[in-house]
Amino acid sequence: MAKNKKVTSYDVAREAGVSQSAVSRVFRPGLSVSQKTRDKVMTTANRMGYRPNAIARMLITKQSGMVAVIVSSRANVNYPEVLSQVSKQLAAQNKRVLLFTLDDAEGVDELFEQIWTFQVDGVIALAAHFESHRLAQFEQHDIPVVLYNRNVPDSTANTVSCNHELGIKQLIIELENNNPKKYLVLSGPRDSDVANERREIAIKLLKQFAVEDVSILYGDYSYQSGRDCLAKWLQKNPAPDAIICSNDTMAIGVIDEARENHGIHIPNDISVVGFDGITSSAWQSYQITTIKQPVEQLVKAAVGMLLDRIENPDLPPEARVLTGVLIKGNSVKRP
Amino acid sequence: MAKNKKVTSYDVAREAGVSQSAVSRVFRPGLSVSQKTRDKVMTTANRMGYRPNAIARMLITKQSGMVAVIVSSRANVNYPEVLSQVSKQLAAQNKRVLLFTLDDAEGVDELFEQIWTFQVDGVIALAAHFESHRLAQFEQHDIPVVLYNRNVPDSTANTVSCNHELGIKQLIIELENNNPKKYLVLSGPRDSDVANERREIAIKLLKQFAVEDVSILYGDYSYQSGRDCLAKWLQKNPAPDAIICSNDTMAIGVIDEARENHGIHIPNDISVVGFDGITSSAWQSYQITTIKQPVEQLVKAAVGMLLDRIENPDLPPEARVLTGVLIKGNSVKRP
DNA sequence: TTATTTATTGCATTCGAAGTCATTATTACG
DNA sequence: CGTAATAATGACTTCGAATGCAATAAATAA
Repeated sequence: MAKNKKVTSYDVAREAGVSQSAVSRVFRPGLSVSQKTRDKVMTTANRMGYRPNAIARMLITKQSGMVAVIVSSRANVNYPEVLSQVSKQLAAQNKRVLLFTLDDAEGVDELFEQIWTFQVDGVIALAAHFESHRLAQFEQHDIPVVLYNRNVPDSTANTVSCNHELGIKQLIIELENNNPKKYLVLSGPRDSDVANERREIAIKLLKQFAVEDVSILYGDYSYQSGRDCLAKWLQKNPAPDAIICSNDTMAIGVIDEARENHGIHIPNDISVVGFDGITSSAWQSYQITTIKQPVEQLVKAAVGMLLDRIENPDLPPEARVLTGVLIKGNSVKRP
Repeated sequence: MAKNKKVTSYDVAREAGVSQSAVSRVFRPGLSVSQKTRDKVMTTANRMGYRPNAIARMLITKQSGMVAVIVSSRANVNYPEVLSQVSKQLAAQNKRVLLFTLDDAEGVDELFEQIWTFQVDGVIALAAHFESHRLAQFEQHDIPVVLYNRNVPDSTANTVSCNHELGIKQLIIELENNNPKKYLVLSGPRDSDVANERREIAIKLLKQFAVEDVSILYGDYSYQSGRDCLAKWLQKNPAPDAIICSNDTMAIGVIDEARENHGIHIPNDISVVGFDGITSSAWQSYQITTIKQPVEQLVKAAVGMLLDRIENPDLPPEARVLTGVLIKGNSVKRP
């Protein structure tokens, strides 16, 4: 079998006895071509196995049809769902996802180089932290960006996020039903913006609720860190009445540690709440009271926002905040 | 501030007083350029904010530097880890991931169109099922493909997979320690190749172990299906002694259902094993005995295989099978 | 039927970098 | 110092589709 070189529009044109322009026009929607040539071209194109070369098209139209999605390692557990939603919704608009994973701060320069190089039409950043000069760079390059799950105050960024304040308030109200005395706030890592936001909100709200005794612990969002933090705390301190965890995964760790190594009953001895509403938070063994992020709507908002700005680059920045859903599990003591 | 049009190699050339070729050469590694011009070009390029346009480069070099990663909705829970590994390892070889998500059988045609169109250098399919004529298409287009986590017998595909037979054998040996009489095999969905493979292997091996009493149930890999299958079974049948689940998620569902709604103690009353070694399988509340897939090595193998074939398209097909690790949890009764 | 409008078509150019090839600048060496 | 060998450089072409514009064909009006 002969090595099959790629079939170009010229090849099809020659075979079909038309010009290259004609072929091009057939494959672009909404252009003026007679039915006759259209059929002729389509037939030969199919016979020859011709597909337009997207690369060449990108070059001339200056639209890559690709959106860079940056996923940081900080991204929380429901990111596969987010990612798959993003991909699906962009595909519906005929855009593709060019995936970039970001390990640590290092490699960011490299990453940005790649992004300029690939001429993406837009960027969606999942839980990635960028300094403001990074955002400015996007602006300079005329590439619209949407930050998913981040709420940057006094910033001109486009963001989509869950209403943390409202969510955490709802959780605290649940907890307050039992009138707990001693609170523990289990924060995510200090270098995560979301973690910091959630922690500070919790602290602020607890103050508003006139709670006196609040201690802060720092985990790294992982199951093990949930366990470790609680274990370490209990070594030197009495058990708290309520624990506010910055995410569900740590809450699960806390619950397992409490039950297994300390004979503590959840929720009778300690009430625990999480955040995110990940799948496993609803599992029988945990049934965590948490705030479920409206992933689908968040993604819809993010994608919509991005596409709008690709269409019309002059739209002003916008911060869209969606409300999460309180899931009343079984990790908070009933009054 | 003036609208910044993109800076091209010509612009830099003009500014730096050299030819466009010179600029191009500076940005390609290993080409003959004097130190003087290199510096000159680099300086002006940086000053002007020039980045080579990858699209144009792709067009002329006929290498897109992109690898299509196809993720099917069937992909199991550890796919985020897989995906992030793939992205990372490809990035190390200066390749990018173009992500495609595949919902159902429908949309496959569309998907393939896109793949030809984007001129990707190669394809990695995660847990996606393709009919053999699809694979032939890739061959025709000279695009190397690696199937991740699939083992296609009598096929000429490049595959990377975990040794299911060995793994399941190890699990059965664990279970057999207690000499169970009644086995339940909880299979994944019938339209999943992996599920079918795991189920058939389990059945075959149980026969080899001279187990007489084996029943098969069909779930869909989800937590809920694990619960539902067990519940339905127990409505009409006595509890089995051992349950072989085709993945960890269903095993978790089984355990929760057994404990919660039937007062069954795991592992004393029923031994349960899973497969995959997902993170949550190790959580205190479950501690499933399972086979942990060597994700990093699998990905390394897949990526390596793909890159080799991009380099040298004439390499013969290869099936690489890696061995999983038996995790002895606490879901199998100790003899 | 002819004049006019409108729908199709092809020619030629463009996008931006890379690579070929011939030319010129350097260096090495006798 | 002259000549051969080598390195560096620029002019020009290429990749493949899209598009402005002019030319042509078809459709409509007069």
